[in-house]
Amino acid sequence: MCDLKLRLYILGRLPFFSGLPDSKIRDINALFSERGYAMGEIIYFEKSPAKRLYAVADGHVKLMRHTVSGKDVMLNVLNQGEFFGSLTHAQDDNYSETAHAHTPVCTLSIEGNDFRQILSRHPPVAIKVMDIMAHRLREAHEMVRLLSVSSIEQRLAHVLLKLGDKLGEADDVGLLIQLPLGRSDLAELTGTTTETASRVMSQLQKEGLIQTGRRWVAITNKPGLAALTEI
Amino acid sequence: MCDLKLRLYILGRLPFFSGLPDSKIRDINALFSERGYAMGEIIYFEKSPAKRLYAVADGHVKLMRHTVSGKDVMLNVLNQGEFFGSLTHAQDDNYSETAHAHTPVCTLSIEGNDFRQILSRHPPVAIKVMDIMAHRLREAHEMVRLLSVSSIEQRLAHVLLKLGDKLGEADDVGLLIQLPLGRSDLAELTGTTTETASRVMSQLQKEGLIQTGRRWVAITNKPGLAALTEI
DNA sequence: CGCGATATTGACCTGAGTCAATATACGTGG
DNA sequence: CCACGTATATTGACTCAGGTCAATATCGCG
Repeated sequence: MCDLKLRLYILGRLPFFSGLPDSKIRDINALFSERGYAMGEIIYFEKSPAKRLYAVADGHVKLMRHTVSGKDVMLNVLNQGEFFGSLTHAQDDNYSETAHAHTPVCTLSIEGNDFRQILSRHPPVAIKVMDIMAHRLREAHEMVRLLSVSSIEQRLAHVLLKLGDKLGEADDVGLLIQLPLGRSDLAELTGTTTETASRVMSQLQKEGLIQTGRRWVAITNKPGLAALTEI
Repeated sequence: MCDLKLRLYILGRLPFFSGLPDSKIRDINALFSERGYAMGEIIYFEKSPAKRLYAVADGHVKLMRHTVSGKDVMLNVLNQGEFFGSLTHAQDDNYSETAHAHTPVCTLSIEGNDFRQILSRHPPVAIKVMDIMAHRLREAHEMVRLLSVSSIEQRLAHVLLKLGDKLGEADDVGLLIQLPLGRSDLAELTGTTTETASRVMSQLQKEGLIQTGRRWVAITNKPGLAALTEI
């Protein structure tokens, strides 16, 4: 599924390895193994023992938390080049979320202990990892604030803008989000129901801020959407 | 406010320095400067340039996010020995939250660059920091899930249990949370209003799960509270 | 003891959840 | 290439948790 060229490309672009010499990356490459997943397949389950660190070589991975009542929450959608899974490997740790192949996915993954060794040997790598975690922590805190104080319309606007920045490509209809994104996905991302997500999306479309259809969304008025998020 | 003995004690117990030899900690100590804050004083503002890493030497610090509408969100309450502020110091970064002295507070703080140097020289320290960040990220994700799917009663139960674990001391009335905690604090922690927080707290008290009064809370039936959080 | 900050309580209102019926896009196979 | 069937999306009517506004009660400090 991924050939050697893609592997080296992906690994070299992983934010924490960027800056390492090619030869090092080749060494590190040997520690990674690759695997493909069909759409909808589960990469790992919440609460199973956290053993590996993954990188998305191709496709999109969503990180979910489940509840017994069946209302799932999507914490993040990851794009090519992003990583997930066990960064920390404090032995007996378990994954705190479920990783789901949202599209067909190819991953590269490394044993937690091996990754720790890399960290010990390359302090700049460790610092990069910290920076990324700090960034993710900020995003999570931002989401906490949003969920605490804003309306669903505001949350949706925020999520769409984030996704637009991350996965948007200019298109004749607007900034098209390159990810199949249904109403239920939007609901899981904003802590609401598919019905409410649908209503609000229709509203946003009526206001000319977005264009949307079956499992796709495009942003047509970014400043307008951004204005909604000002709480 | 903090004498040398306390400083060394606090620094030595900071999770990321634990394990370093005493002599090293003395060196590191020289890089830290101390400062006291009156109750309610602000340690740093959200969006101001993030220059320093802080540790709580004494008192309690709350990390807040503000909104223009005035509805604030409390992201965390920090106890003696916990750290906050700029871990990452990617130069032009700004603080993503406001740090508030919830009680009289004494902090030890270090210049971001100096901390980075320590990280580079001591890989195990960097790995410890990563572990802590991973833990905080989990907590934030857990809060996202709670805010997305649970009732206010469930969120309150969860927050109280967390605080009980972190700051609880056995007492004749129950597990007393060692932190002045008013209804508005609880509201900011759970994304609701003081009125609703008040109603739910009364309810929990009526059910015999907690005891509460003016700015204090004790848990009297921990399993009972825990049962509420199962979503 | 009296005052101000904190907490409670009530009445009312609204955003969003729920349940249910209907409409529409898209992939598939004939 | 079209028609069908299914997954997805929309829309409506109703309900309710929790927000809002406002009045009252209470704690604990000076």
